[in-house]
Amino acid sequence: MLTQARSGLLDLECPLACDTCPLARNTLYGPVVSADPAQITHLRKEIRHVAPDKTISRAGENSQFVYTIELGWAFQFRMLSDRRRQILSFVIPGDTISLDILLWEAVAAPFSVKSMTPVRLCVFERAAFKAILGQTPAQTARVAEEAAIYLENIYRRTTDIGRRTARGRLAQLILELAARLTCRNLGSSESFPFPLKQEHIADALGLTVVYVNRTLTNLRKDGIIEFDRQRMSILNLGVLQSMADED
Amino acid sequence: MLTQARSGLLDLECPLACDTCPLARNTLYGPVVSADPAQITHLRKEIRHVAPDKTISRAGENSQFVYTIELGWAFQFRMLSDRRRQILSFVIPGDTISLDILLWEAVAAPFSVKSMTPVRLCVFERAAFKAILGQTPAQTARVAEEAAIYLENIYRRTTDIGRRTARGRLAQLILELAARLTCRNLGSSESFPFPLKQEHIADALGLTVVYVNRTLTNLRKDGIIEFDRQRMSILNLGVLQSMADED
DNA sequence: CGCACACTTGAAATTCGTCAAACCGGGTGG
DNA sequence: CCACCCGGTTTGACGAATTTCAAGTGTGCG
Repeated sequence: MLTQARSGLLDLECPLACDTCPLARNTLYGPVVSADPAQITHLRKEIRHVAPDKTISRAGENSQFVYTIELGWAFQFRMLSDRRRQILSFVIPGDTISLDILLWEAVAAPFSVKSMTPVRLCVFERAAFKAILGQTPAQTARVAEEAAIYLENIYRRTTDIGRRTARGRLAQLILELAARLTCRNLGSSESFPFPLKQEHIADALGLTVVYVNRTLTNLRKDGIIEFDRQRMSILNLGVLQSMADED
Repeated sequence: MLTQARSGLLDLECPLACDTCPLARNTLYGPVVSADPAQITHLRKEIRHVAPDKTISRAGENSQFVYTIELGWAFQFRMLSDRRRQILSFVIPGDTISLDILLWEAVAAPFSVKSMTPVRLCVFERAAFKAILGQTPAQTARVAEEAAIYLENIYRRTTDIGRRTARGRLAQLILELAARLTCRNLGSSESFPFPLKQEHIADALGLTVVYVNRTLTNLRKDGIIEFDRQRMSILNLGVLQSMADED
């Protein structure tokens, strides 16, 4: 299933039409897809394949394109001069990279974006993309809703890093991903795909890999979660939630 | 100069017209003010006075109003269940509360806003406010620019909290405020108003008051800065900048 | 088979937090 | 005018969370 994406840039299969894409109705432009799938499919310039750990866009640059992730995971991040890294958010299938893009007109991007897994991107020109987002009241509302979720997640993460212990941050992250993936029909709060290396978790939560490992190991030993590089399972949702709230 | 604002809610002076307001051209709607000051003045519903340490808007609520700060400082924040607090950004004269408001249509606010000093707010109805922001290309560009600055500051702060030491965070905060106040003609990189309590600094940077105090005291002893509750002075900008970059 | 790369574990070092007390300037009431 | 409060700042001693350094373990892949 994932294997053809792994083949890199040479995948020549017939482009997926938005009306057969199981994700399309959950994207930023879902209402337009529902009303007129062909419109989006036609607007899409191309489908781009990206290998794991490749840069999709770079801080300081000003791309004329907007991307929707159709398959795979990516992340937004900033680097400090001495290679320290802060991951600002994870990008999952159905997400648009990124909401702020709507605002950047001729503005330098405040972060870079990199793939974590093999990724398939639907590419749009920004001006055309923005044009469809205001087409109907439903579409406008959808943009507002999506933007609000994105910002709330950013603010919550900031608050977590500033004011919560390692356990609390981990719990919040796991619950955030469970919720977002559930919305996209890509998982449930019992179990969902989890391609993050512990290094990604560390860089997202403002911790070190070593400490992430210890904390994660504790959660596993306590029977709260179960995981590997493919999948995260929540064994005791109640405890995880109260940990997210209190720690 | 500041004394009439200190009088609290009873200030009955004639409402300031936008074309005589020294800040108006530096606001989000600066281009419209430049083209037609009367339009904004007329649109403004009222000028509201807020005493220090009062709630301006509350997380989870969905106000129909948008505010521009005409005088005084405020801050955006989130609270955890056990009274821990994270300040997400400081709001200075000329700022609009808040950019995200443009997106919240019927969405719950992701943070609360509180005054730090006596504050004077220009109050607008959201729908009318949004309408003027798209009037001209220059106005649209201004919104994009302002939003980009806001978001960049949010992302930088998150990165600071996650990946920088206390000294680095402090240096970044001081430089951010110096830059923003300079843009509004409210200060310079040598000296600017600084009404923050050390508790605000701590809650913004993810530190404790005690540790903020120690770090601040070090910077003062090293001759890098000088401050009290009214004013911050940068004595050695070069060192402060390299500290912001490296720590 | 063996090299990479990720994950794991241990012990020591640091940064930062907690608790507690002292200080300090400004306002208020006697 | 002075004593007393009060909120905010400052300092000290101690403790906890997290980092750093260093060395293993495991595993997929060439």
